[in-house]
Amino acid sequence: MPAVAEILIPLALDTAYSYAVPPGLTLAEGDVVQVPLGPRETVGVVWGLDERASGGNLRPVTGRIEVPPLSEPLRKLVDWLARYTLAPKGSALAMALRLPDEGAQRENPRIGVRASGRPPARQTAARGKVLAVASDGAVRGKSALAKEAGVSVGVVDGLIDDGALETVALVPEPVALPPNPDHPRVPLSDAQRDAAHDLIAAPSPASAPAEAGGTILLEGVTGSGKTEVYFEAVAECVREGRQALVLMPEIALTAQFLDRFAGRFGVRPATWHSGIGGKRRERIRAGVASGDVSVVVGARSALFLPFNRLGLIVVDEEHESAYKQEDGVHYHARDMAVVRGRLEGCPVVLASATPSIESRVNAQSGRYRHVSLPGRFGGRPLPDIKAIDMRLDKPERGRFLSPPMVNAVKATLEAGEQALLFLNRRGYAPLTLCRACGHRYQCRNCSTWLVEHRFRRALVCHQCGYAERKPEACTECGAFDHLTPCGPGVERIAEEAAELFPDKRIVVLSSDFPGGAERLRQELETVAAGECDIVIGTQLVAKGHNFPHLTLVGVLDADIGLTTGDPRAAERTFQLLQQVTGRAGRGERPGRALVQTYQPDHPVIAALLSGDAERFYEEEIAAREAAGLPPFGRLAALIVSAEEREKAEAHGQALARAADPPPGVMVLGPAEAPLALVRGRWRFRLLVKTERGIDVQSYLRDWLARGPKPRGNLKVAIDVDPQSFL
DNA sequence: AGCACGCCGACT
DNA sequence: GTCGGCGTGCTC
Repeated sequence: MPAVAEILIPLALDTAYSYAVPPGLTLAEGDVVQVPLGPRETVGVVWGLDERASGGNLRPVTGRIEVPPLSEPLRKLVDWLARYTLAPKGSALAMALRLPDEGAQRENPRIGVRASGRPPARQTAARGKVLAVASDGAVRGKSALAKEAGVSVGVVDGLIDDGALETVALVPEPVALPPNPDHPRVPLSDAQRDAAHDLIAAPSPASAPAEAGGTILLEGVTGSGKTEVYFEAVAECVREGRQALVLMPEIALTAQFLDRFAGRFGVRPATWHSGIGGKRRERIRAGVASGDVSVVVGARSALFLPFNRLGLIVVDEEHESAYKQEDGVHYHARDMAVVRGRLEGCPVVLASATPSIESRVNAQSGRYRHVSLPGRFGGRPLPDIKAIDMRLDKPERGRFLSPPMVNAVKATLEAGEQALLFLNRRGYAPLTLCRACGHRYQCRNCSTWLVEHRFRRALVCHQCGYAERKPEACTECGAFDHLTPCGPGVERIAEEAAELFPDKRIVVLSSDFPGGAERLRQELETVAAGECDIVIGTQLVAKGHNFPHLTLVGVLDADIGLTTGDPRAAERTFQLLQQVTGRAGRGERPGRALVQTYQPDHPVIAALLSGDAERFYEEEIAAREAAGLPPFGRLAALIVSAEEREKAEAHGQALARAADPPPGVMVLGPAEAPLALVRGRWRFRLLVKTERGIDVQSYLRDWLARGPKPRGNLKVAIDVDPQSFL
């Protein structure tokens, strides 16, 4: 009488399937197994076992797969995530499994070569050099040997074909060497030491009151040395023989950061991100599961790695929206980190110079502990921030840099320093208008204006990616020479800067950077090295990379983003401007920032200018309270197909009518009309205000079940503080 | 995820 | 008349 195993399969299935456990096979919960599913075999994970039940009429489990089993906390995380995001359990499991794509992209098959002892059939000068180097019989990498001999790899290949060199499979280099927590380092400042002590003294989960939890908000301005502080917590964790995970937004996962890690721990850490594939992926997973890898630095998917003795999770730049996964299973990695920390019984450190409102609220209410780093490391002054009131200091017609801004750039360049002009607008001009007939170029799918990209000679929709060639004459009235670009984008600012400073080196940094991500990364390095005078950049320059030669940051339109109607508009703008102005003066020389604005009295701008972040948070939290908006708690629903706008709107309204919230839940939407087409689906947003203890998920399930269901295409993304449901 | 079934448009 | 588009449903 075989036992029954409940097997969860990593497909869009919400329930585990029952299989018989064949005699002779011993299974434990968490084991990875192969099972028959319909006509084929699939992997699955043992989610439950019933030793006494009879699986007589069930199909049997095929066998166990030799990969590390999923620990209980990780299985609980999968269950939790599925329930929380309304995703099928199997889809949540898929994120924790992600087995290596069989044979897809192999790790660069490292082969070494050594002298075989046989003389080459033909001898040349280049071949002689190679054989002289190889004559010691040692095994070298192909390119290493070629380099050492001062010839090209072709010569080495030729000698392999000839038989004078033989190839040997090299043992792959380990995914990461063990970090040394006691590697010699620059001593911490007093403030840093105090903060580090605070982190390490995090109450152990057993002794912590359930309410306080083990989550700590580590706040400190750009340059205050947060990284060094949480490195101490990582070091302490490693000393105790436990593992640490450092999560970063993918864009911040730079060589610069890994070098800083190496400076503290002697070696670079194991890294995990979407670009790591094939065999390397599996080796890291195995190393993490066995405990050989003690520290992982990774993007959000690293959250689902099979750590077996996790002792710490750090979420760096916790306010970053890149932590939100918006396709497949929708989740917020910062929140899931908090959940995993709770399930693993380990502390979670959320680090940011500009925390999200929800983390601030959680710190204020005592749910998170709050550790602050006052000022910058080494007593360096924060940049002096001044406004340029654009109503008084107007640029010339058709120009966008006001006279004080031009003077400041000039002075900075004369001092041999670097200046950054920040404008969060890609392309050349955000709107194209025909001055003959008044026609404005608009996206045919969305309601947005098409942005001119002069480099590409195209008009592009920044919502859906639609692009058309920029016409020679107006497509409406046929007039030549009347199409006028309105407003600035970074390309246009670069044009203006080039006219003002013709002999200076100017670089435009945006996600449109020609040559792709790798070239962009290189360009960031050269800017950091000071090989450029004026940087013109979008929000991309506000994140990750440090530019030590930068002493002036000029914000060209601080008001962009304040009027978008997004409930997080103020928060986002403040964070962005605070980060970008904080880039100034992080090297030897002090920095300053100039902010062009039409609204110097706007709360966000005023708080930025006063350097008083506290004031911003107080005002913003109060403003949301007054508007009946939650400090956090947003739900998003993705609905319906392309040409069916009317149907989609009808669905939206039907959903709104179906709303009948229980006490403690307030539905504030569908707040917006369909926003955009995202790969053939309309994107809606719903706002839901909750009180603690209300289970929004169950409520939403009911709500959606009662309403007319949009033909199976509904997806709900949830971005609510998970602590409410723990 | 795959795979089958089924219902409407455009073709040798 | 069929070929084939993908929308829907099912897999223990």
